[in-house]
Amino acid sequence: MDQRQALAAFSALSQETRLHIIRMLVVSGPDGMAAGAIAEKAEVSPSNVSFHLKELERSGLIAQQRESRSIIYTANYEALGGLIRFLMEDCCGGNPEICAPAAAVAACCTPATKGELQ
Amino acid sequence: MDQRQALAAFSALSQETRLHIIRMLVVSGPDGMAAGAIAEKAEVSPSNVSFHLKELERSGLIAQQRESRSIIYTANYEALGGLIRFLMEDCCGGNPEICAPAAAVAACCTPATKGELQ
DNA sequence: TCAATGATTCAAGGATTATTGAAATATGGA
DNA sequence: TCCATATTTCAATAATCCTTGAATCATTGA
Repeated sequence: MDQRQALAAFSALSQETRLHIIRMLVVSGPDGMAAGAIAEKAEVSPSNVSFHLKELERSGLIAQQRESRSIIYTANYEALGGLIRFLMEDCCGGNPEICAPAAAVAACCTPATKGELQ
Repeated sequence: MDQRQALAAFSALSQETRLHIIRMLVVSGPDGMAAGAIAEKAEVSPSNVSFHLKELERSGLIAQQRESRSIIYTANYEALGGLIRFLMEDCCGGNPEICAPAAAVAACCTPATKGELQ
């Protein structure tokens, strides 16, 4: 993730509806959600959700794929991880005072997955 | 860090000049930098840097303090750490696939500081 | 007090982004 | 083919953000 992508990602996440959508897609995992389902759950109009989904896709944080009549959106885990990494490394220079709280979170979610990641 | 603050922080970081400023302030540490020095190094006009500094301060990512004629700006390490934490926990639900790359960064910057943090 | 320095504020303009509803596109089934 | 469903695109408007230069404010030293 370079600065250009990071700027786009920050921009994408700086809007309430879009942050909400990202959250829903992370929770829904690899199955993702159809545009209509996202619109319904986020309580926004179809055309408005379409606008924000396009914005999120442009930033690389989500991906789409057609499934019959629906278009399924999924979170791009790699991009989200890359953004966190950018924030810690490139932006904050790996500064321990900044990264320590993040390390605490990482410590409490990664041990349980030992072996689950290749 | 709640969602409101996170949205403000993402918005603050989504602008090239401001991201540049944050980087400089993280590097400059607790000494911070005067507004004029920031403007010079970032190559923007005084009034423009003032606009972006106000925006960054509003988001809580930096703080200011007057020092004689100068106004010194410093990065708010706690807020930056809080934002990374928000991204990992609240936004991404501590999802291991997303947090793993961040954990790798954390692992390579925190051991060296053992004991340096209270 | 006066001038110089460092910085902010303000107003105007331009640029980008968000919202809305209507129209268009794509897919699948009768 | 025709219709219904799922979604996007488009145009218009509203809202927000960025930039610029002139004016203002705060501090210091002569």
